[in-house]
Amino acid sequence: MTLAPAQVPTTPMPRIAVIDFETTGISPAMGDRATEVAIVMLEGGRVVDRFQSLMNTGVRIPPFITQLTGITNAMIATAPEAETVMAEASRFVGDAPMVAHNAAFDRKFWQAELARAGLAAPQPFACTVLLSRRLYPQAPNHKLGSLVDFHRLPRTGQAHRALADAEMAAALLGQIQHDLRAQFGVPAPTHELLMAVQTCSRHAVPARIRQYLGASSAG
DNA sequence: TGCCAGGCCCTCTTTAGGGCCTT
Repeated sequence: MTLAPAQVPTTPMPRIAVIDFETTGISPAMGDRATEVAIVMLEGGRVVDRFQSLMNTGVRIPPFITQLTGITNAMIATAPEAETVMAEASRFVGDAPMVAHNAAFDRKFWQAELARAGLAAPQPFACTVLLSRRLYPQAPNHKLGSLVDFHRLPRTGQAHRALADAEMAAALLGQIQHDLRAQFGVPAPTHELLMAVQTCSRHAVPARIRQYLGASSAG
């Protein structure tokens, strides 16, 4: 896919893993499980690798979820076991910090599915919903598809499938990083900066970025 | 079968309520 805009940062940027889950529902605590996971690996705002797999947890998919995602019980019946997929996903991500659209949701499933596989989930999560609320208050809403349209980013694949949604979230992250460079003079918007921006109030964003840049240059 | 949870954010707020966002 093409990330817009294609501006080359002045300093090398570490990897960021953008993740999206499709699931049987919204709450792992209520018994919901992942049905598909996709991860887009970014380096310097560019896609350098992708991971995608359906996964079989043995939990049936409700009809309205199949209607939403197109993922059927027949599809996951022949998919690899969830523990196998999550182990591969964990190796793929490594120690890269992570980003998701409404990260609270994907973080819950990342942690729950890795825990079932006996694996740790130490990665910090930044959230493109929180970042968009702070940076784009003029957007009509902050759904992933609406923000993609708002920024005129490319749509690739079928919405509500993991890889297509991860690609769109990655494109949105690329837009956010571009705007942080263009509007706030951040030479290389790191995951640490994203976390700093998303945890301050909307009106405190410029001051928070100045504070971060000052601390970075002093350190 | 089912519309479940939970953190965030705005306002008709702060001793609260309700909408957003994810599947």
